[in-house]
Amino acid sequence: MQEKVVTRFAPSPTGYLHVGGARTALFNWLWARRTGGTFILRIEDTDQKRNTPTAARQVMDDLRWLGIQWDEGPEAGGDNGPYLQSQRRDIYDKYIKELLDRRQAYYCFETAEELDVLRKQAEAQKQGFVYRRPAEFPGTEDAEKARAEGRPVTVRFAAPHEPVVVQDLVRGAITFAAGEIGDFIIQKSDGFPTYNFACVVDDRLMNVTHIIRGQEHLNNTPGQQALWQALFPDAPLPKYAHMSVTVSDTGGKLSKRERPKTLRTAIKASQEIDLDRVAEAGDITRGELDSFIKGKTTPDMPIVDAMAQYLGVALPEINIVDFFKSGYLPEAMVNFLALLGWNPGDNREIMVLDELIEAFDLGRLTKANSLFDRQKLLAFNTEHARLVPGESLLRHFKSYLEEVESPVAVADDQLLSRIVKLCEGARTLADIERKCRFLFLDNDDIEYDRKAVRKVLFKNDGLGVLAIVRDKLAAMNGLTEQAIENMLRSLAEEKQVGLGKVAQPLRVAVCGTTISLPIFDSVEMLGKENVLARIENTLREFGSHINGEQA
RNA sequence: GCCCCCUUCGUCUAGUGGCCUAGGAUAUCAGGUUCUCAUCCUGGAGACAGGGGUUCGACUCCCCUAGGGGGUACCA
Repeated sequence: MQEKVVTRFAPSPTGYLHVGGARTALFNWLWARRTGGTFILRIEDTDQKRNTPTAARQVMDDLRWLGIQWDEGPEAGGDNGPYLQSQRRDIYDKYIKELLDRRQAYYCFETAEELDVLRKQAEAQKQGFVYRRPAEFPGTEDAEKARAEGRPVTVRFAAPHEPVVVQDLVRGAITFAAGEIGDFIIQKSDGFPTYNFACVVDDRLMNVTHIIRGQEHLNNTPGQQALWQALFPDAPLPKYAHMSVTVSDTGGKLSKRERPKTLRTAIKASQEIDLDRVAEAGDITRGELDSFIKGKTTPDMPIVDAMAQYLGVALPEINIVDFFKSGYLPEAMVNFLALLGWNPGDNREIMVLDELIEAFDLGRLTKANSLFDRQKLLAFNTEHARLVPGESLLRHFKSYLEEVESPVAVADDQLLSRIVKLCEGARTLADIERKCRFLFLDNDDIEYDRKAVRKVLFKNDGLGVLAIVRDKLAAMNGLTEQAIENMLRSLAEEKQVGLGKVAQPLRVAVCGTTISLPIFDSVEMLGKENVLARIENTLREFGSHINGEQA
């Protein structure tokens, strides 16, 4: 009988979930769903220095936003827990001891600096560095003694001296020559296991059948495979699938460092900014900011975000939550991510979750790295915004409004639903928000876009037209969308101009910009009183400038 | 330096030796629809990294070169 498929996503909780991690999670999840198997979330928090307390929580939120549910893991439970590696220390210790007893592992006491010297020597001789195994393995007493002397004590795996062949589902058989796998460390001097050890133990104990991960792990695989065989000689090896890597369209590897980098460049590029205010916006000291600008340190993401927002600098989206904040739909993200390094084999591209699950196949992963193309993501988002059911779009829009703290968030469902319908064809939720925001501002808070004012109000007698429109609106008693359209169209006809010539001045008067919902609906929703007040404000604000501008 | 992986339009990709006059999507360009922003419609241009083999025949198989990526940690 075919064994049940078990896959896992094993992030280290060092920050937000980024697109690369999300894609790995997605592929593992899709394969589990496709085969009716189990998808596990395991948190690899074995590095005391790098873990941040909120990261695991954030990663889980982001996975949920994408619609990726784990069957076993934190908050979901399961028979093979705990799912935090920091809580599995006794398990790892037991296997380390086993290996030590069987002389398949041994203690060593070099400091990091000493190892560094050895590495440099190897490179100078144009050799790859391999740790030289001692003829005699130190005993437990030696370890105790070294510890007492203050030397670091680590444990290394005595890797077999033979070629290792990794069977990869994407790349076929990959041979590593004998001696290529060094005796890597499996237990650090702080007593925690290393990644290469913990993941092997856990994959076995959690019955993982398929390891789907980025190709940056390909070189770890022979070591892990050898370790598996030493630890669990009777268990069949898991199947490996090493996916291509996703690289950035802004050049180089797609990395979370891109955001701080973009911010730093922006700060350096602009001369006249008040650095003290910038530091204040990020709630850091001036010294910390200077250190960041010099490239010495990198503040946490929320600080970077806050400073970027203060400066009005758009940072490239890297983390899943960035895309949420930019108004992308999870349906589009998942669809787009799935197509980075995989395709269904026919010409389909726009697919919903069920279609992805039905079509997904590990045999169709592509080998070459792919570039993360935001333009294409945008096209996917536009497509999905049209495709998702109305209620879903409304739900997405509401959580987006909350996330970005938009003034639009106060609107009720009925109003929002009408707005969303009027925005068919919008590319992102941010576009929808931008088009309807003016409805939720006070009449006196409208900010006028300078270009719009110049182009629409100061040219073609825009202000004059606006005054006529005001009078016509004032004379109407029912301000329905239809009545407004009729009025504007007949005015345009009367004046022998296009509808735009009469509609645009009105739009700028009520919105401050040339971008909004359809103008007829806008006026109806705002109501006569507000519209007239805004027109008056506009005429008052710009009426006196008219001669100066035309001169 | 050493090890591993990869290479089709700008980008994501289809292609498993003859179906390829290399298909789709996106981006781009031209035109059209439209009250703004978008959307939408029609059409165009655009790729097998280079060199050797193997074969009647190579985008497809092999070798070399070049280029790209990854690893080389008491990170994962």
